[in-house]
Amino acid sequence: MSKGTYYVTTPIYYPSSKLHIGHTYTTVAADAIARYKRVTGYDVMFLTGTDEHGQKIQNVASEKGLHPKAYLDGVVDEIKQLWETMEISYDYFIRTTDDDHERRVSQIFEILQAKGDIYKGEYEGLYCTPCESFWTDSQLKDGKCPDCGRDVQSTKEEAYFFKLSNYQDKLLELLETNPDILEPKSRVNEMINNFIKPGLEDLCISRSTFDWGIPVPKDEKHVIYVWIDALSNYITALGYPEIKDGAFAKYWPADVHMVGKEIVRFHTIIWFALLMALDIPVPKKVFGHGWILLEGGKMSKSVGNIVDPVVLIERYGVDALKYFLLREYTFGQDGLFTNEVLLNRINADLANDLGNLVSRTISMVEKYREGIVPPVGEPTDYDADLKQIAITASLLVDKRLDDLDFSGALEEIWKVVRRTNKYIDETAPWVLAKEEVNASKLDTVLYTLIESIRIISVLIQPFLIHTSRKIWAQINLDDGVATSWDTSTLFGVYPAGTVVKKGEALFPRIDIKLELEALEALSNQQKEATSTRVASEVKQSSSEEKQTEALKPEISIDDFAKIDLRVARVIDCKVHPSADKLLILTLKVGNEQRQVVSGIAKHYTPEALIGLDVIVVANLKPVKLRGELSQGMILAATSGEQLMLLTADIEDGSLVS
RNA sequence: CGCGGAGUGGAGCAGUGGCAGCUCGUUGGGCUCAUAACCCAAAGGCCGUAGGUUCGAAUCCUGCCUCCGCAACCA
Repeated sequence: MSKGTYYVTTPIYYPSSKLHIGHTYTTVAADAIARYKRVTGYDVMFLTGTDEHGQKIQNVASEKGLHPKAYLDGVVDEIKQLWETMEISYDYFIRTTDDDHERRVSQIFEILQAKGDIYKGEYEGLYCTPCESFWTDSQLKDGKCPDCGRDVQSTKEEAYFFKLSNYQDKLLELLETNPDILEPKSRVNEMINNFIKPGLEDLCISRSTFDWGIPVPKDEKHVIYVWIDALSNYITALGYPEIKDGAFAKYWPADVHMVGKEIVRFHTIIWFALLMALDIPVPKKVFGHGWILLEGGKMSKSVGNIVDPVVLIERYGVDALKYFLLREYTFGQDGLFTNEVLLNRINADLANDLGNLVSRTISMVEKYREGIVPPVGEPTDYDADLKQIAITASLLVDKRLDDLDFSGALEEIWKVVRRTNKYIDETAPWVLAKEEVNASKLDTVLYTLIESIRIISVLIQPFLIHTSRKIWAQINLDDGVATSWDTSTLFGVYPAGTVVKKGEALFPRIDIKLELEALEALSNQQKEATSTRVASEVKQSSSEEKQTEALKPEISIDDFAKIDLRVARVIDCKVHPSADKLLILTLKVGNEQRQVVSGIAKHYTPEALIGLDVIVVANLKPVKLRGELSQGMILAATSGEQLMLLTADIEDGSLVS
């Protein structure tokens, strides 16, 4: 008696380094909705996996002296282990190196080719031969390869392109007529105004500079690049295009692709266009959730401020982490992560409200009724209100989850938790226990409490399955009839006469002060162990040593002699009319004047510069920066956010060596 | 005029037309079943700003200010 199907996906993660809490966030959310749909009677397909091709994987593996596949097998095991620890209930884990996937991707490529949506053209870019990498202008560092610092060459290579531009109008129409397809809504505007309306360019979908990928059919010196390889996992996992009448027919189109906001663009524009080209329906919804931010910046692999989910689980348990992630943040928006926020949330909601409620209730049943839950007796003045709130909660949860409002759903459940705590104070069972005449009322109170806890345990099972089971063990319920979702709207399901037994605290209360200190110590240890560079804007850390930048490759005196350094006097300076980081300086170098553009607007005002004698690289090839000519470069020392120009109190035009 | 997001009590946030709400924190009180937990009460906000629409605006419209992403950009 299924209500229908429900297909939910996470992105497939790129295992070039450890997963961080952001990946966990997406996956936990997807798991919650999958579990919820299952308990409410849907036939659910929940897909996650890994995106395993590409240059970077090849590099990381070879650094470790491993074949990519050998490296990947290890990392994927770790990821699966993490999901198992977190009780992530995925139905299928796809790897883009799976034979099935690789074969199906080739087939998809051929379908698109046959339809005329793929053509062979030339890809133009800046190429670094030793690194075998293409870079765009903006990726270059000082005009050199950002990885190795060597020269790059402008190179053309043969490549395959997807006619993305053909789908511009259809995409625009789709988003304008079905704004619900992408949430939060603000993203719809962003996609339309930022990307679609300015015009879509055809997409390069192959590479020939590395070979760790799926070969292009009948042209094996090219491999299929990430777009088709990775995005199509959502349908190859269902058998497409080989088996169209099986899982694919059953589950596609997906009900929701859960993605981080940074990849919304790929999932709406590129993915939708590919699906249109294949003549299959687009998913019903893409939800771009916000980021969990750390103080001072976004969470990313490159910044080095990864919060390790494994550590958090070890210390506080899986359910505490899951609860925190889902409850603390509004799903579509960014939120701030700090240890203190985490610990407060765990203590307040889990230890104090829920854990303590279960603990105090079972204690009373043991103390007053030898552990046997009595049948309902004489009513009290407070039963009706609690009952009403408890049995209607699931409706409110349903409503919130329809909008993927996890935080709101948990809040509805916690209203029941708090109401139940209040009921204890109202009825004061310890007073009733003193007078034998109140025995019947006390029975009612105890039963009502246990039954409310049962309902709560049923409601939290999509989110905190572990805690549900722990509660069921303590109130002695077999996972079955009295724990099904439907019974959350019924009061009186719990069988009277059952013996309950107090167990360990569900969530031990954390001493926040001590724990914060412990976490800080731990984080310092990790920093030292990995010798990551210290975040640049550390203010208070005179004691903390900063990591010095690594030295560049050695050069000869002849190399150095090629650089013509001169003292120059700043005789005029103004802000760049169309760039907020740039200043335009007019310099006097001996009897010559020249204009130099410099990216120091954040550190110096134009007035402060006029009259200074700075050092300029005088024989640097002139370029235009945002429309202004720059004939040289002035020298400055930087440390983190600090920047100071080098000056010399000597006549302009003087040679520096 | 590049695109987008945000500005709500001490902190973090919810709230898209109808008396301004939640959690934490603070202050006072209650209770002793419980994980020093729980319950009650109070203080604390001209909802960034100026105008407009409306019977009615935190919510819709316009201008402005501030902050943050993305893009651009640091020769």
